[in-house]
Amino acid sequence: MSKSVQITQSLRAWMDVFMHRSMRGWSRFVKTTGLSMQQFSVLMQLHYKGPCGMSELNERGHISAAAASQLVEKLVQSDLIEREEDPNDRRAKQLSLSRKGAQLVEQGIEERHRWMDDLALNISPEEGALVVEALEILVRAAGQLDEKI
Amino acid sequence: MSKSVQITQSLRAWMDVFMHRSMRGWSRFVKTTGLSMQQFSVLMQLHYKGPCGMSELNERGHISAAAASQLVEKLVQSDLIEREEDPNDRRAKQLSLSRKGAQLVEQGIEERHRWMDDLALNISPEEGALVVEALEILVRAAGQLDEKI
DNA sequence: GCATAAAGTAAAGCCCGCTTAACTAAAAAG
DNA sequence: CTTTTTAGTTAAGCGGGCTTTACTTTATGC
Repeated sequence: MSKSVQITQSLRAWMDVFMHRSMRGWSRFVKTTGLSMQQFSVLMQLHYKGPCGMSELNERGHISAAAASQLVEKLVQSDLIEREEDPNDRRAKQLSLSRKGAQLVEQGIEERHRWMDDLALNISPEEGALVVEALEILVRAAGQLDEKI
Repeated sequence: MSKSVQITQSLRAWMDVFMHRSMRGWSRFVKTTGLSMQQFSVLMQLHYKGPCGMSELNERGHISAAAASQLVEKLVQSDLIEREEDPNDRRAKQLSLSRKGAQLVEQGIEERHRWMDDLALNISPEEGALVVEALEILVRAAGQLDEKI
C-alpha cells in the first residue's frame, strides 16, 4: 500500500469514528436548548465570525432576507442576540450575541469538547506526544487547504 | 503545560477545524439530495447498523412510532429503502436499503471523505507516517471509550 | 431634488414533520 | 379460546420555517 493511500485511509477511518460521535452529541445538545439547527448556527456564526448585519446572515445561510429576519426576531425575543441600528447606515442592523447567547454557545462548545477530553485520558504520555505532533500537522494542512480556495 | 493538557488542546483545536468543515459540507450535501436530515439519518443508520424493524428506528431516533412510519413511507415511495414483512413475525417489517438508497449513502460518504483526501495531499510522506500512527492511536482510544459505556 | 436601489420588516400562505388518538392485524398470555 | 400486548398504520391537527409579496425607511446616483 502506498504512503498516500495509507494516509487517506487512516484519515477516513478516523473521520468515520469522529463524525459519528460528534454529530450525535451535537444534535442532542442542540435539542436540549430548544432551538432549531438554523437558529443555533446563527449563534455559532456570530461567535466565530463576530457581529454582522442581516444581509451577511441570509447570504451565508442561503436563506431569504425575510427568513433571516424572522429567525433573528425569535433569537432577539429569547434574549440570545442583540439587534441594534448601525450608526453609519440607519437601514442596517448590527447583530451580536447577548451575554446569554454567548454562554449558550460556550456551553455547546464545551459539550463538543468533552469527549475529546475523555479521549485524551485513554492516551499514554508517549502516544500523546505523537498525537499532538500529528494534529498540528493536520491543522496546518487544513489551513493550507483553505487558502487555496 | 502538562502533557495531558497539551493533548486535550490539540484535540480541541483539530475538532474545531474539522467540525466546521465537515458539518458545512455535510448539510450542503444532504440539501442536494432533497431529503431532510432525519430521512438521511435513517439511511445512514441502515447502512451502518444494517436492516432493522420500525421499532428500532423510533427508539434510536427518539421519535414516535407514527413519525417513523411516515418517515419510512416517504423513503419507500422514493424507492430508497425496502420494507418487507418479517417472515417470523407478520406484524413486523424488515427495513433495508434499496440499491438506489445504498448508492445515495455511498455518495454521501464519498462526499465527506473528499476533503480528507485533499488534506492528505498537503501532507509530506514523512509527516504522513506520523499522522497514520497517531490516527490509529486515536481510533483505538475512541474504541476503548465506547467499551466503557 | 428626484428616481432608484438597498436593508430590513410584516403578513399571508404553503409545506413539512411531528404528535395524539383511533385503528388493524398478529402474537403471546392466561 | 379469549384477553392482552405488541408492531405498525392512518388520519387529523398543530406549529415551525420557508417563500412571496408588499411595504417602510434610508442611502445613492444622476
